[in-house]
Amino acid sequence: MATIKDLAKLAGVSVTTVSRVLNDHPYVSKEKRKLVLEAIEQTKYEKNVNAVHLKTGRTQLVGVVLPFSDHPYFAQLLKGIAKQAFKHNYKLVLIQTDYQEKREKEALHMLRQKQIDALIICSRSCDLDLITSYTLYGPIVVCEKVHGDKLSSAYIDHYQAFQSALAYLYETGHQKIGYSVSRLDGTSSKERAAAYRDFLAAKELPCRLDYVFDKMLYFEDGETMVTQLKQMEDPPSALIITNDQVAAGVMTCAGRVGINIPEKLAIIGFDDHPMAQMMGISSMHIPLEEMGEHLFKQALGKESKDKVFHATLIKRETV
Amino acid sequence: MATIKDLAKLAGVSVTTVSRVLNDHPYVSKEKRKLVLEAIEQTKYEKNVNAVHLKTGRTQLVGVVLPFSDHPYFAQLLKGIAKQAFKHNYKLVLIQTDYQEKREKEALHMLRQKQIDALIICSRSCDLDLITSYTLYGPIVVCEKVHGDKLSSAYIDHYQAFQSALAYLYETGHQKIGYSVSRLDGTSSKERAAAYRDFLAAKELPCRLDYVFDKMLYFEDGETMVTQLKQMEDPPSALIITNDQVAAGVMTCAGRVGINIPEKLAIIGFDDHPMAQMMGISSMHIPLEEMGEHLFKQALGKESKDKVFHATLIKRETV
DNA sequence: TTACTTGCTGAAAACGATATCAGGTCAAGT
DNA sequence: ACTTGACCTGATATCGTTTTCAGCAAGTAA
Repeated sequence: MATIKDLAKLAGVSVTTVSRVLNDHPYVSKEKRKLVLEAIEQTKYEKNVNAVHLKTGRTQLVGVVLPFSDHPYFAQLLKGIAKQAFKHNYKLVLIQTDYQEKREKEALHMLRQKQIDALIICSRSCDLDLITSYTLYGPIVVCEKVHGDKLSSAYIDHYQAFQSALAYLYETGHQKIGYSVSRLDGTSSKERAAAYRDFLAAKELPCRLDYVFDKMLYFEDGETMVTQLKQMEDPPSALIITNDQVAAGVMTCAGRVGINIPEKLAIIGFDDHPMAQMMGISSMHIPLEEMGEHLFKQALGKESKDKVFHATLIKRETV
Repeated sequence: MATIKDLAKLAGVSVTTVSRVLNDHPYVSKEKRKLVLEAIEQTKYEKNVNAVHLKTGRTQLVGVVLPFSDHPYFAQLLKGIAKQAFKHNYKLVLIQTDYQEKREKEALHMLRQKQIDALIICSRSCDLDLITSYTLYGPIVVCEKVHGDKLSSAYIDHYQAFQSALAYLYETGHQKIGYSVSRLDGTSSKERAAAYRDFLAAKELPCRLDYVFDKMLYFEDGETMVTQLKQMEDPPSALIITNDQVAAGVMTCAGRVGINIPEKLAIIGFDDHPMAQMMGISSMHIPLEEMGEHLFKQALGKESKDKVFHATLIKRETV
């Protein structure tokens, strides 16, 4: 494979000149530029980017940490990220963690090793301080509220989102409201829990721990949830559900066991996925793709350090 | 940031020795190894992998080309690929193409530039010959039957899969069978079309072009399909559907417009996604994750050049 | 005239690792 | 005593670029 040296020899110029042609530097005479271009053509020369990476210290690669890529939530986020990455001529390195800390650390390590120029962490299980300590090696963006100015962040105000969903259900007459999350110890779940607690306190409603459903993430989890609901003596009359997939699952199963929606059970999903639209599921719209785009721009340092996105309630037929 | 030279100076040894320690070469005395390790500890040294890449000519990176990462089919495939990648200490570079040739070419280009060690193409729109020509620069694996020995491939026998679905429907009394695909000019669609044509010919059934539905890929496309069915004077009595998502969409909408499944319309999905299981949709099981794992192993040259996977019919309640 | 810019050129020094090679010691085998 | 081979060491070349720097010619300003 031809190198820049071969080109130089072939064109009868120095490697510097070749490099200049390759990088569109202005100070090259027309004649020499032509010679070099011909040599490139002739040898079918291609840059060895690894040499460039070494020399420049950048790789045009951004790491994206996410627990699973097979979930619509992250897939949509990824779509936004990918869109901007493409626009800025960056490539993405996917780091699927399954929430294993070990793998998240691997991603941080890649940043330190200069294999990636920046890191976007869509959801974490690692300690935030640990992550922050790696900002020394490159920009890191996370999807949650952070204190301090080392990390950038773009995130949904889950507290606010949950509050408005709760308020809406309360307005429509519901007092026995439950909710589900994908993992109780996740950052967004904690915010949701806080909103829930504050809401109950404000309305002087009792706190029912059995109204909180954990590990609800996929469409098929909706079935589990319906089964559990069916077994309850005093089930909730309304549910704010992890996301639209689970909500769709609940909706699909509920009818089969005689739980009519919304009469017997009102539901609100999250994300406002096309699926929710089609099935008429009320949902909290989240600008996921937009958020993804923002995340990438932040990774490149082209955007403010901190950005909050707000969810908006889309009323359909399930409340 | 410390380099191998700094370590050498600090430990009072040569860079060669440091390199040997770093790479677990046996010929290093206990004392020197200890000195080097201490220096590493002290300086918090971290390898610059870009230098390694340049020197070794490999990057431990494999490119994965797929049209969309937000579809369960590809997400599952990706999961298998990621599993093996992790096992072999490789990272994946995601190249989302949206079926734009331009982007596929970019992926090929990365291989040529040595930014990735191998390329896995899950679905393409580029010309196969063009792709083949890039095998000169590294292993390429595709998901379809190929002739020649340049490319590796792992794929589903869609012809056989479609045949068995058709046979099953025919056995259960259906003569008016239609089907849907995601894009008519895709490789797998052509195989399906061939199976369909051959089946109709064998059974001496008429060919109905309006029984073929294009651009059906997502859950919400099921709604479009039901709308179209509803408008037909002589609709099919059975459908073999692109995948389980679309099938679920059809199932969800069909009831609303009075199309009972399976009485008025029998359906068979593809992929045997958990969703199909939950909703009781008959489906062609495809070992997607396994196939993904195989793809990766092929990319590393650790597996045969050619591997066919077979789909198996899972009978549930929609036929 | 001097001095200073602008345009162009190439030699050589990086970047930070690994690989090659030559040379050393020391014990075992003949 | 002499070879052989295992073990250990480090100088130096190398991977393929970009960057720095020095230099030259020609034009312009003072």
